[in-house]
Parts: sequence; structure tokens; C-alpha cells
Amino acid sequence: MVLTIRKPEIIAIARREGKVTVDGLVDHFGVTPQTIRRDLTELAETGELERVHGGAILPSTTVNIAYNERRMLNQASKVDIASACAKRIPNDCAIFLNIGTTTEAVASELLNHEGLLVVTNNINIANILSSSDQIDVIVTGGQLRRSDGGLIGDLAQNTINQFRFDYAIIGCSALRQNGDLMDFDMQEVSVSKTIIRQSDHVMLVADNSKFDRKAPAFVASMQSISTIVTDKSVPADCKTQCDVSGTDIVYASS
Amino acid sequence: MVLTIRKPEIIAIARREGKVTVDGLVDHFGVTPQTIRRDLTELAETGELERVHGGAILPSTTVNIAYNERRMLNQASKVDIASACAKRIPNDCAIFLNIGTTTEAVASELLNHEGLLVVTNNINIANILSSSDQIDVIVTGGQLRRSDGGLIGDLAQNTINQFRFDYAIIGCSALRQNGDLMDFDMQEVSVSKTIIRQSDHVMLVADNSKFDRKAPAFVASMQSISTIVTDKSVPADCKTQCDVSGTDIVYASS
DNA sequence: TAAATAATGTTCGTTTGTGATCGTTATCCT
DNA sequence: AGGATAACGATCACAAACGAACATTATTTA
Repeated sequence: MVLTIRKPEIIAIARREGKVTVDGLVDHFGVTPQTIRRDLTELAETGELERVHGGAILPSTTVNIAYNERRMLNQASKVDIASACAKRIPNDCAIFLNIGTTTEAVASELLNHEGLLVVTNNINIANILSSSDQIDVIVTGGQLRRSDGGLIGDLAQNTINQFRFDYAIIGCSALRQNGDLMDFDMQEVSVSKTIIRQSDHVMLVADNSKFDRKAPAFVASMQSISTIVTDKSVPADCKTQCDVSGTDIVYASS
Repeated sequence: MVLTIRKPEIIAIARREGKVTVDGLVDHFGVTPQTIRRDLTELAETGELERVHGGAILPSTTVNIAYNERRMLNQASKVDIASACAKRIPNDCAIFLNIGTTTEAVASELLNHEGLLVVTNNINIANILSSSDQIDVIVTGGQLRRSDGGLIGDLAQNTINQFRFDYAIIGCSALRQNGDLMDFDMQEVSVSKTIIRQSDHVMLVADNSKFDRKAPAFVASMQSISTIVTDKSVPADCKTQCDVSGTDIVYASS
């Protein structure tokens, strides 16, 4: 057993991207392929990764493939956004993390925070955060939606109602030009509304693609949002709306 | 103790960056590599960091390793027991799966059942069952216990109270010779009691090692158990008690 | 202030992770 | 299918990192 200093970062990349390549890690760490191969072999021996030709992947049992692919969408933007979001969250506070791939990225970025109480209705986030002993995780109950690991239904909502949060990190399916948050799923809408009501600061994490999408159900207007963290410049209409409602806009950069 | 000033800062850096290097700390503190090595060695001895060549990393995996080892204990017996248990559970019914490595094994064996509604307070079980589209999974809320993926606290109990189960599959920390189920954790005891109260059939899964153990908290007597699934023959006292209370004994065989 | 103790720096022999080479094996492409 | 190409694991040499022992400096205590 050798335990290299690169191990945690390799695991983090694998968690984030679902896989790692030898070449990618060579570029990332500036070492030879041989060294990376040794690292991956070790990680495979301890069962933390599964070795494949050219790299390694997450152990197959834990991953939902369709979901994992969606997770890869705009991966780079999501990580940037998540990182910017995590930087604005202090230690020792109570936060809620909602369903969504971007909020999952935020969870990963929060792993080095201390003294957090995190409530979530996303079982993937619970899995991610369970590796930190500095973070108390509370899971809302609810029916498990296999497509994305979300917990939905009355149970979730009732649980959320019992808490007050310093920060809520939420995503949305789509953002209208006027800054309205929209979603596909009615059940999620009522959960999101509850979260917003119970939180001092509401941070919306949304990459640029949300502006091109449509979704039927109204969640909230920009007025409810304290901060929006995104990757590229937001449409003018939305920016105006943010000014009116006093919403901070944070642009993530890599 | 040598480290008075640098220790908290080293830990802080490690938490923030996921790792520390000897060189980096040398620059940071303006001391010699040897001093840093001494610091890191001490931090490693107290388990606060894990030493690697060139620096140190966070010991993030320790909890999971401990649990994984426990899961492997008596693995063969557990699979046998789980298989026998799963065979006695029909399709299209509502069941509860409690915290425990053996109940996790049962979850794996249930993957080919159809039309099940499974409620669980074990996040690992939720992960396992999420790969079947024939099983509806409901997760109780609660605080996530990192050591075993259990969800505990009032939230869990309140959720369970809202359901009635055809079958409950429960484990226990120890079984007394007279057939009393015992547990280590008071919080789990009250959850288990609730489960038993809400279920038509209660199946206890317990490998033989439970008879050799002691645990302080009383969960239930054999009278509450409909079926006990185990691997080897149970002690005479316990068997008598089963006869009295009408508890079926099922011996798993591979 | 002097003695005692702890912390840090220095030196040196030892360990070990890394890179290079090479023969083998898996994957890709026609 | 079968050759081309890339990835792989084993082995070895080397340099960096390591720990032990001792010297030196800071800090505490009497």
C-alpha cells in the first residue's frame, strides 16, 4: 500500500466526471503515464475505482448510467458554478441543497467546509456528503425517484417545513427571460416554494443553457432569489429584473 | 505535544485543499522540511491526517472502510439468509427494511421481485434498490449516520408511523438465549419498536454470531417476531421460546 | 539568572516513489 | 479477421523524500 498524494484528487475527478483517463491525469498532474497507471491500479485494488483500458471509472454498482450522462452535460460550467457558489457559503451554517445535477456539484465543492448542517432531498448529495465528518447531513423523507435520486412527495415537504436555513441552493429546469424560475415537475415546485420560504438567502445555480429552455410550471420570480450564480452573461431582460429585485449576479470563471 | 501553532493551520489547509505538501508548508511557515515532517507524522499518529510521500491527505475513507469490513463479516451466511428471506416475500406487497448489513443483503436479493413498495431508513438500501424499476422505494427522513448509512431520529419514526407494512425485515445487534432482541443504540430501538407495531409479519434476519453477543437495549421479545431466518441451529432456550410464541424458524442453506 | 525542557535545524544513511525501457496484451481500424 | 497502434505491467536506476541521531536555539521554570 503506497497511498499517493494524488489519490483524493483522482477520486474527486472521478466522482465529478464519472471517469478518469490516464492521459487526462497525466496532463493534470504533470507526471508520466506509468505513475498514473500505478495510482489507478492501487485505487482499483482498494475498490475505490474500477480499472478500464485507458483510465478508470466509478465502481459500476453505484451509478445510474442515464443519469450519469445527464450529469456530464455542461460539466465544466457546472463545476465552475458550484465552486463559485461554495466560496460564498461560510462555515458553520445551515443550508439546504435541492434536487439537481448542479446542486450535486455544489455538494462536492462543499466537502472541505466545516461545521455545516446540510438538509437535502437528493440521495446522491447525501452519498457525496457522507464522506465528510465535518458535515451533518439530514435527509428529507420521500419517494425515491430513480431518474435523478430525488426524494419527492409530502414527506419531503413536511420535513423541510420543520427547518429554517441560512442558505438554500436550488436549481431550476428553465429560466424565462424575465427572470421567472420554471420547472417540469409540479411536485418539485411545491417543494422549491417551501424551501424558498424557509431560507434567509436563496442562491440559484443555473448554467446558461437554462435560458434556452422552456418549462411549464412557475416556481418563483427573481424577487425571491438573493443570488444567482451562472456561467455566462444573463439576458438583458433578466439582468434588469435582477436590478429591480436586488438580486446579486455572480459569474463563475474557471 | 510539539505542535502548538502550526497544527490547526495545517489541518485547515488540508481541509481546504484536500491535501498538503511538505514543500508547500515549508514555504508557508518558513521552517525546514524536517520540522514539517515531524508535524505531519504527529498528525498522522493522532489520525487527523494520512501521511503520504511528499505530504499528507485527509483520511476521508476511514469510516467507509470500517463499515465495508463489517459488511464482509460472515458475508456468505448473510447472503444465504438474505436469499431464504427474499424467497418468503411475495410480489406486490409493502415491506420495510431496517438498518443493518444483513437487511442490505436482503435488499440485493429482492431486486428481481415485482411490484414491491419498500420503505427503508437505510440509505445504502435505497441505493441498491434504485436500480430496479419494479420497486417503489420510500426513504424515511432523518439524520444520516455516516458509520452505516442509517437514518435516525424523530423524522424517521414519524415517517414510519404513517405506513402499515405486510412484511418488516429487521436485524438486531444481539439475541439473548431466551429470544429477546437486543440493540446497542437507543434511537434504533424506538424505531424498531415502531416498525414491529406497524407490520403484519415481522421477519428477523440474524446470523449465528448474534447469539454470542451482548447488547444493552431491549427491542422486543420473540413473541413479536413471526419468522426468524438464520444460518445455524438456534440455542434450545430460544427454540422453546419460538414454539411458545409461534415463531417460524427458517434455516438458510447455500 | 541559570538550569531544564521543548522545539527546531543539520547531517547522513535508508527508503521509496518516479521515470525509462521493453516485452506483452488489449483495442481499434480497414 | 488480422495487422497497426496504443495501453499495459514488470523491472531497474536514480533522485527525492524520509527518519534517526545529534547540535542548536527558544521557552519555561525555579
